[in-house]
Amino acid sequence: MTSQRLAIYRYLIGTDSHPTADDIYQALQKQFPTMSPATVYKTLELLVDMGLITELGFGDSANRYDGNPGLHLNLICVHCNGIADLDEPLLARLAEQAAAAAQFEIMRGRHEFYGLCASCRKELERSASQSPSRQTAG
Amino acid sequence: MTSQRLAIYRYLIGTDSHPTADDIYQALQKQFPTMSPATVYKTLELLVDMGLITELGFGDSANRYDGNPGLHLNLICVHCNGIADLDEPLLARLAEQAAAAAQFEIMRGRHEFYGLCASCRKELERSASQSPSRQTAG
DNA sequence: TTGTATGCAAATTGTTTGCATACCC
DNA sequence: GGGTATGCAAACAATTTGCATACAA
Repeated sequence: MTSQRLAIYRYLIGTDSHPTADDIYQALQKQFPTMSPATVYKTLELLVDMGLITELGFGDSANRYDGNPGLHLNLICVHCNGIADLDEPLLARLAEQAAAAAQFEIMRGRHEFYGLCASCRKELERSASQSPSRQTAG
Repeated sequence: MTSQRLAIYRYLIGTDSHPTADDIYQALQKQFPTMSPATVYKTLELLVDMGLITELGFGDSANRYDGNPGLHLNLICVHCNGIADLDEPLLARLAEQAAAAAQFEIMRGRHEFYGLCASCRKELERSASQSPSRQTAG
């Protein structure tokens, strides 16, 4: 266990921003100016394998990482790209039922809803009322 | 709407194998020998945007696509990499609760459990009993 | 001292882009 | 006939790899 690994892990559990590997790399530049991206990637893989963190993969961009390894929902805003965690008791029951129904042995899960967060929703409503693009024009 | 697009869409809704873009490209080689990977990617993006298919993104390998656009679980076997769909009524309730709890407007979701499918589980149990790696060796 | 994590840079892979031609409507 | 999807190949970006050195135990 090295100080780089510890720092990466600490950074992840200390933030709720769900950073990308590069975000982490950037953030730790001050602390470890010589640290390479490869180290970040290797460490993240290690932590995922150990079950200490969760990987949130997106097809079209960089992976993001979640310091919370437990079963929870991720609410991902398609407008601001923010990710909020939400603990939802129903998830545990969902896991039970799925395991029973399919004889599946669950090791971990990933649960994401994509949509609009509260603040983006408000923002969009506001701008929509300011410029009503195509009301049945007169 | 072109025949390539139709073929890609048809292939996706006609299979439960959750193929990668390249799988689709390979599978349609006989039908469209001149089709390029770019066409597959462009079409998949289009279909995702239209809400007709779902993208299952993985950080460490190629994205896979799901012809089933509805709310359902994906049970992903970490041993054979198989993906099974599972309709689970609880998911709808989960979505409602999450939306209410976080004032979040859900557009779509992605729900994955990682673990061992039934057949891999049996297979592993069998091989484990054949070579009991480290029983209290007495 | 011994094993292993680091850091570097190049390689790999999945995916996207720009543009001319062919095709659908 | 007009617009647009296709196909090609090059560009791109995220991630992984190999290997010598530095570090932790």
